[in-house]
Amino acid sequence: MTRAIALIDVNNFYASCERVFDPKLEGKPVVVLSNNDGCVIARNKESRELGVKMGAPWHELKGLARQHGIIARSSNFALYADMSDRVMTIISQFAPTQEVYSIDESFLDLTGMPGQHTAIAQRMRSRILQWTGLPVCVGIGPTKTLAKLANHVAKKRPEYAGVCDLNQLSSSELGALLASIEVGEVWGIGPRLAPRLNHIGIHSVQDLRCQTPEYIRQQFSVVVEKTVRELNGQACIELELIAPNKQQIVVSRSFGQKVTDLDSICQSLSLYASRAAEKLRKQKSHAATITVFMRTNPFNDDPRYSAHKTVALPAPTDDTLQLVRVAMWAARQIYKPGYRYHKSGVMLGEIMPAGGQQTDLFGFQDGGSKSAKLMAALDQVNRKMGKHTLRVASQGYRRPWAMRQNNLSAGYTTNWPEIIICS
DNA sequence: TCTGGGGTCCTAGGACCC
DNA sequence: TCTGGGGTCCTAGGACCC
Repeated sequence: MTRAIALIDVNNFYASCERVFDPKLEGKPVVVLSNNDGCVIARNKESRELGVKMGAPWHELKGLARQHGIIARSSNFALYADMSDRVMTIISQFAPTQEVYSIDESFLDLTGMPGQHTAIAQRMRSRILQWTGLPVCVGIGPTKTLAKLANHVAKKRPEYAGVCDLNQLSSSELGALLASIEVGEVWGIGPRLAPRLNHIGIHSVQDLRCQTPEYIRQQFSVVVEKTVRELNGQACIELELIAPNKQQIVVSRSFGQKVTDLDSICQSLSLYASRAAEKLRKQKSHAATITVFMRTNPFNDDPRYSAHKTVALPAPTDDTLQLVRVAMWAARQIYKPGYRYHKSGVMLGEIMPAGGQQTDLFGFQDGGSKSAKLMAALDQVNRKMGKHTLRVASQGYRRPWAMRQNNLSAGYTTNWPEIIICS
């Protein structure tokens, strides 16, 4: 039996979330900005039509924005994550085998599900729209790569009414459709590979699909070879039903204003190390290394400086206090006065499951059970009372370096005082 | 003045070993 | 004349994704 993998993707996810809670945005051009309100990370249809590009710096768009009344929102990731959970839960009701691929995309295995797949997909669309207010498109194909491509078609071509099932097409119809799509649209073919493919005469998806896997492997890599096989219906990328644990955890931000003093950098790193430790505990892991970095702005004419330091921890840990202490020690090693710093960050590496690993030779219990209890209490309080209720003092209180979010929407679903109550 | 943040996989090349 | 060869591990960098 032909496999039927569906890819469900929310249209303009961040911008759509903003619109759900603020109907005034309906029909107006809307963009969502990155941290520090730096650049555009999401646009709705109206702003796309005005020529706003993904990743465009916001300050360069001020004129266009004034002229056309573009509405900008700071990114509100707590809101988007909550809306994502709701969408994913609804999708999971339609088939037992689901992979949550990203914050706004999910694969679902429809193979063998009774009924017409396009009809199932349409029911899914209307239920998600009715229950969350978010529009989605659905692509269906025998492999993940083809499902992604089908989703692209469903989004771009109105005649498909939001659902494209490649399994319903005859071989010649499929060939004609794929011949009309540029090769760069394929999942896994990015801005570097596309020109190289064009250079050897491969322009459309169909052109790539007709190559032999061996030739493509020899010219490129196994990754592109797998893409060719997937385009031919041979599954090389399996559904991942359980999200694997992260092998690396990064927390980094640009500062809201230029920072020159070590104290501010240490405060920021204390906060980031705390966040990283939380993420680590959430997946029940310990890290054996921590890397700290700081750098100046590479885009302006400021004197440049960029440094990082990796420290091997005496024993793998998930303890906030210990990670913060090491991060701040490392920061003091690499900090140089006289620079205007732009960004700092913390990375945790050599991540392994908690429990079972060796403790350091001299640490014996290394305060292990005491630390575990303290961290559990910390997480519990913050879960119940709000994110930053309990935190280490070295994060500072005033935080002039913190990111700018001048157009932040409310925590409509995640913050009690801001929750909307229908009467 | 103003240009995000967080991930994965693969490959090539060097070090080192026998 | 002729100066081994193969395996493993690690790291940096490149490519991609959202």
